[in-house]
Amino acid sequence: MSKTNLIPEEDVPQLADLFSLMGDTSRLRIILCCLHEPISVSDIAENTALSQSLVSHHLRLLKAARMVRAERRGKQVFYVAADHHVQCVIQDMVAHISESANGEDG
Amino acid sequence: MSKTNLIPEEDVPQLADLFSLMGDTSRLRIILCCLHEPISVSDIAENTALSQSLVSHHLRLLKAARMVRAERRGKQVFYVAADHHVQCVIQDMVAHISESANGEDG
DNA sequence: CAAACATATGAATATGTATTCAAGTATATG
DNA sequence: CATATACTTGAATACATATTCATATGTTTG
Repeated sequence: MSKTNLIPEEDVPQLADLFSLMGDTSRLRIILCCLHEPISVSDIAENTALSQSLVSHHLRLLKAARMVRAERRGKQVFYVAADHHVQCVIQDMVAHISESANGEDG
Repeated sequence: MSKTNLIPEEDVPQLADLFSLMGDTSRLRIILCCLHEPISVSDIAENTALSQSLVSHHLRLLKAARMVRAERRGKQVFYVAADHHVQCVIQDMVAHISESANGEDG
């Protein structure tokens, strides 16, 4: 009965919420846009080819989950990833994709 | 026009799919069950308090996405996480939660 | 204050998907 | 081959949520 699982049960819902937020292509693209440096809503919309309204809706969710931070500069609002763990999560998952792409044998 | 984003656009849908799979509490619990060592479907069902049918449905998705591997042992089928990157992803996200919990100032 | 720009929000809709239930497949055993 | 166990699968349903459109809020400037 080894309890190798280090994740407390109580954290599971919040964890799932965060993954769920990253599990939408539009939102993931938005996250990628503001992963390394602050970027305005309109620039995100342009880069992702999503409507400004939709980007704003998604940013609200990401901000509520503390995945991004907002900072107003004049008329614009700039968003940036809250911390580097978000980058790590994404890079780990990319590594997983590479590995599963290589290691397939069935 | 800095392209600090290292993730190729073509990988985004697959990335999102994987995160989406982890973004469901039932499925995340199932993943946690088989994160470190193989475990049978019925044991997963018992540990998670989910129906065997539901566990099986979820495992099918996880297997199709290569997040877990299946191995039959007699009448039972054991599932285990496909590689250690899945563990890393989860641990990074837990770190993010801790950090955002500490760093809040608003 | 009015006008222009940037962003946010609410309601409506369309689509996806988690869950359940019933039935099917696979494996061991007598 | 019949039975029991373990798992899988399909269809139905209930629920969530991504997207759009219209409108509102906030900000700078004249």
